[in-house]
Amino acid sequence: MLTERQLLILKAIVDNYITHAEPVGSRSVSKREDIDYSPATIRNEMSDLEELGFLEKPHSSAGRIPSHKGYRYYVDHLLSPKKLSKNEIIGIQSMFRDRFSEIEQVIQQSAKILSNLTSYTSIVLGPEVFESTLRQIQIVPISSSAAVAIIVTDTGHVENQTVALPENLDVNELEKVVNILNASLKGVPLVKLRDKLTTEISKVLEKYIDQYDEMLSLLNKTFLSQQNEKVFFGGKTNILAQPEFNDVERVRRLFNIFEEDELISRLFRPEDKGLTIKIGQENRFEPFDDCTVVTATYSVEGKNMGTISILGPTRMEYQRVIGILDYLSKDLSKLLTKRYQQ
Amino acid sequence: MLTERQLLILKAIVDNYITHAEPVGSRSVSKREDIDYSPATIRNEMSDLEELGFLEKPHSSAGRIPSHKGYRYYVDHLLSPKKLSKNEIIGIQSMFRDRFSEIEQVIQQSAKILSNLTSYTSIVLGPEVFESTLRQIQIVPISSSAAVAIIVTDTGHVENQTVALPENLDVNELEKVVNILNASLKGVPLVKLRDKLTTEISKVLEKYIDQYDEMLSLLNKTFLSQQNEKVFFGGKTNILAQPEFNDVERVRRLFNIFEEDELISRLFRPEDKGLTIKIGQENRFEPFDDCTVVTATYSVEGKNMGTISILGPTRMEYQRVIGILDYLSKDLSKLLTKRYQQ
DNA sequence: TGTTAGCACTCGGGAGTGTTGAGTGCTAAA
DNA sequence: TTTAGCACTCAACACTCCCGAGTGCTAACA
Repeated sequence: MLTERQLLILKAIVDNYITHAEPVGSRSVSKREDIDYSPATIRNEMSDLEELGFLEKPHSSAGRIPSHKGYRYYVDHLLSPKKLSKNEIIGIQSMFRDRFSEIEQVIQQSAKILSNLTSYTSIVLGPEVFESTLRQIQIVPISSSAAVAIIVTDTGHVENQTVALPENLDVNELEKVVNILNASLKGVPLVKLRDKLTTEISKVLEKYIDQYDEMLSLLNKTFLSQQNEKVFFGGKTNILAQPEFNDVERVRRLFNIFEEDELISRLFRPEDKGLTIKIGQENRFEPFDDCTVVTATYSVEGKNMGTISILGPTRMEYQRVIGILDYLSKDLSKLLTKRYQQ
Repeated sequence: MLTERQLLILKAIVDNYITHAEPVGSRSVSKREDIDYSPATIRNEMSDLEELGFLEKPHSSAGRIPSHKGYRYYVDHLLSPKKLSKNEIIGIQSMFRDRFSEIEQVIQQSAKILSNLTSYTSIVLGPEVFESTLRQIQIVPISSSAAVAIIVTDTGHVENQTVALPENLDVNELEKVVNILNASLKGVPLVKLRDKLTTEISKVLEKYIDQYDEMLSLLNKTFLSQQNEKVFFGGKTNILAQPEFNDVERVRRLFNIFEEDELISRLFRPEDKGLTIKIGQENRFEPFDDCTVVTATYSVEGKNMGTISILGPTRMEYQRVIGILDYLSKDLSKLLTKRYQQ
């Protein structure tokens, strides 16, 4: 168990390193107002803190920097929640001004606000597709042999895919198919569409539709669509301003990761609701070994909708980030609840 | 007018600099097989070429590098078109294997192929929206107060937008509106939708529809959608491998530009058909002052559809890039023509 | 016994210096 | 006209030196 004074010093060092990004020496700690021990005393404590694994030395004659364990302790025990400033609240509120912009736009906007306020990179995952259900399906021919299949979900999300039409298709037949689908699939979760198609629907179609085989393969194609939740970024390049990323090779690796939506949505999907903080190796993903990911979920009526996250260096302004993320996720939940319930 | 020998030397220097990214000295030029003059002779010619503005010296005791004028001359006069290698052709063909994937997927795929083959960054602009016309419009309610408006174009492109519904809306009314729209707007270019709405349609609606005002504002909202052509990237991070981009601040600026679709689509829209090469300041965009942009257009039946471009350093493998871009744009045109005509 | 002053020690980083080698430009000879 | 020869230039690199920020240890002090 750490002593009062050790806590004080640990907090001072982490605070200082977070703002200045440079190893913290005993002298600068002893100069702080809330601390009046001599540098020598501080040094002794620092040495102990290092032994306990909370601090590290980049090299023998430098100051100390927090270890991952140090950050973890700082986050878990030393952080007093901080109210948002007026500006921050105003910034967030402005997002809700345009009341009826598209839901995806709202989410995209959240990502932007988040990155602006924190000056890190934000990642927002849209509503998880596998939770949403079919509202309507539509097949619009665009030529004699191709059509666009459109799926609208209950969350207002639209997916579309170009599919080949069977030759000599009767347009009325197509209409019949669409009607059958809409009658029997409304409210079915997207992930179950293919099941339903092969079990129930195919029988009905067989009965009423001429070009049964072709139709079935067409529909199979339609329901195959990716079904990934959407990934929105805010301030992709913000993180480059951090001295930790002053190396093009690192930037390259990071941005390669950014390109892979699937990887991103796996990495940033949280295990549970609420706010989680993953520091360094806790991410279990080597390229993020000295990054911190803070994730919050947003939800509608207790149903998890998606997540909003911040990606930054382990040397992150935890207090601000947590405050903002917490506030924003709740506000977003409120806003979406309003939307969906109406 | 340059002498035979000067041409030979200029070409040698540009070739060499393109592959090695280092200033070229007289000795290394004289060692080439196709050149047998002594370094001293070469030096004299190089000095002349510098005076003429085709070459530059980074500093007094370094070799020469091509100036923008040098590249321009090289591209215009010294480049022999080169056939694609088998691998390259196979790579491109593989793109067409999945015959009925979405058209946007094909275009996205082109971008990827392009960047893979060239190891630069590729930018592909989708079909220009203002050329496409309305195929069908659909308004799907997702709650009592919100709906998704969906517009399908003749090119198979789908746009959607969430809109607010008037209170106490009669669903039948909505259906009537949609029917009217579909009957009278099919084939109208997207850019003219709003015009048509205020001129012709509004009168019809006024006659048949109860909640006229609310409906009109709803439709206005629907037709307001961005109408930008889509921007696809391939190998965004490829360009970071170029030594020219070994500076995080530069990378930051570049990627900030990448984020702005509108800027990108303005920058990469060509003035005319065919292949254009913009070297350095010819781009008239300061951040691209030492980049080259090679752009080709693809089209269907002579109608310009979009563009495919390569962004790389001025020190670019022009020959390869031109060959690939030329081939790919033609193949893409062919493919799309097939699609649209069916 | 906890705290602090004093001091020797460490080490990264910046400034200064010398050397190397690739390259140039000029001159004079072939 | 071409080329060999030579003096000159300059970036890059290695080397040294020194400074200063910081540490750890010890001994003295409250």
